[in-house]
Amino acid sequence: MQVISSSFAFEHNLCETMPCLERCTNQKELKQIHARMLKSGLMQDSYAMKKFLSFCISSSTSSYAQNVFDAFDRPDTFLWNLMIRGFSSSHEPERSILLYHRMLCCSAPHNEYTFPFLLKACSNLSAFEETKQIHAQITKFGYGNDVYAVNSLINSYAVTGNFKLAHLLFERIPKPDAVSWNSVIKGYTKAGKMDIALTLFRKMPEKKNAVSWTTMISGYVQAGMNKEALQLFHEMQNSDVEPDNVSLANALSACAQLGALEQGKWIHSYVNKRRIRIDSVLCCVLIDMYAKCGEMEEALGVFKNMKKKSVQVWTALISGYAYHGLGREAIGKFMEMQKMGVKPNVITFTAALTACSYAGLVEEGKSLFYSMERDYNLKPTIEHYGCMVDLLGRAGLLDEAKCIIQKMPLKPNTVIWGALLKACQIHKNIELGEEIGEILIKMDPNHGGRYVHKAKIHAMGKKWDKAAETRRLMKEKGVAKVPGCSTISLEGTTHEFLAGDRSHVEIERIQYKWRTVRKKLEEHGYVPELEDMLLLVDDEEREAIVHQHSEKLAITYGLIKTKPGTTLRIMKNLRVCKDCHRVTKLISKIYKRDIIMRDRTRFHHFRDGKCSCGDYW
DNA sequence: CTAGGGTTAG
Repeated sequence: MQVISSSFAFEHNLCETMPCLERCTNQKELKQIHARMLKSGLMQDSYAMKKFLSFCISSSTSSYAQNVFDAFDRPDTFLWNLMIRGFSSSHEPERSILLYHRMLCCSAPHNEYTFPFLLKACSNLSAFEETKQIHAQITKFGYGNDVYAVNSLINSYAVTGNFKLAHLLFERIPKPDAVSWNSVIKGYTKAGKMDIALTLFRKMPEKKNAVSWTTMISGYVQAGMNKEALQLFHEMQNSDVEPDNVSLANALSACAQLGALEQGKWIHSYVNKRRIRIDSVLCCVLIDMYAKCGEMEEALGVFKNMKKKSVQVWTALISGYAYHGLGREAIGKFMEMQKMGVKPNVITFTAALTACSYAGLVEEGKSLFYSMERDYNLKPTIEHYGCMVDLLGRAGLLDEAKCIIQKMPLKPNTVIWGALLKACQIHKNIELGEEIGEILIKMDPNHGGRYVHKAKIHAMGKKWDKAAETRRLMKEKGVAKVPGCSTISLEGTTHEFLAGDRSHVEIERIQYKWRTVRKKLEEHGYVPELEDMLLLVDDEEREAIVHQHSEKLAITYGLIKTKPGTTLRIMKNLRVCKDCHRVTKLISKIYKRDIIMRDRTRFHHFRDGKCSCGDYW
């Protein structure tokens, strides 16, 4: 091999080759660049080598990187570290650990950089045993006082769920820095111990940085404490730390969960005003926030403005269409994404299948499901089987749904059985439903909803004794049903209503208004639909309860508080019952209101007496 | 060199 000695030629080659690497999109091009580098002697240059290897690893051609590296005679510590770092955040972090093992075998020297990279791999693998072993190595080789090594250890223990070990190490640091604090806090948030995390966060003597704030905010989001997350985000804005794209993405997740459109919009405009770069993650959460707040048009706008759309961005939009029952649009985007050369992943399939299921597109769903393994080499997961059972079950194809469960290579979970049970309820298959109800209670004895569903299916079959027995069992176990709760946002404030709750300050006015509304409904032929209220024997009692359902209170309040024609936005924690669905359709017609209701799983857009779900939910 | 981030079935 001819080595070019002139430094000019060398620089020249470097400048020519590197941009090619940046643009390189496939293995063939990569090989060409490799060949060129070999020929021009660039492989001797540590900068070029580093660039080349990093690229190979990051573009999931890591086996190629491994081969190139293996061809090296005596890699120096820098190169070993580079490889360990590269693999630590690849899709195969275990390769970092294997490399370190090889290092030990050939007694290649490590340095203080080696262990933080190695521990990054452990964190990404959530590997506790390996973390402990590396901990021993760190102590043995005398890096026990290196703040980088110790901080990495704290972090690895934190993400593997060992907050006690993380805290122990933290307390032994003479002068913990912000990274030490943030890592130990992470340990508590990861374990769901938000109170301890907050105490530590408040005690931080170091200046809190954006990571500190975001660690807490994301901890709250993961714990489902979205209100607390937004409260802290608010506090962050009053501090001297500017929120960056990661903090904003977390705050937006909280908005999405809460359906807090106004706050979400505010964050979006903040992003635009501050010219914060919308990367793939931020784009995903913006789409998700608008979709979960009922604004598909806005979601689509964000999507269209994004230049380089990752598979996750496409998936976020497809999921959005799914919640809104827009199956055709979802499939359209699924096709379009492939035309653009983006490959769907397993989550994309879950989203697309959900869309088919909610929209009743049975044939489309089936063909998507069968294409997964055949055309995309993706093995269906339990989620996909869940979608299929739901798709077939809803459509009344109970035998086919059962067949899927019998044939699938995975153990059915409560979601699978739950989907089939729901199908039994819709299509009144009492016998099968009772059987599944029993299975679900066995799998989930402390879940109140399981008893309610089983009692319901007994009642549907007029087996009152069995229904009463199930209810008695539920009482005995002391498991309660989650109470229905609806919220309506009016001018940025959220009003909450619980089923049968009389604590609202304007409850008298609401009750009065409801009586008028009800009269109007009756003039339009409304008769209370009590099918979902099978647990009570007395019709009057059933009626009284159904009329205090939280969504009715929220809508009534909305009618009082807004100008005619204003769209009402309601959110509910459970699925909407048949009677409420019917009533809402009628109200949308009689009062000429658009009503957008987000239920536990999906959206209902009511307009002029019809609902976007086509009564298929 | 170490710390914070995404889309998913009911």
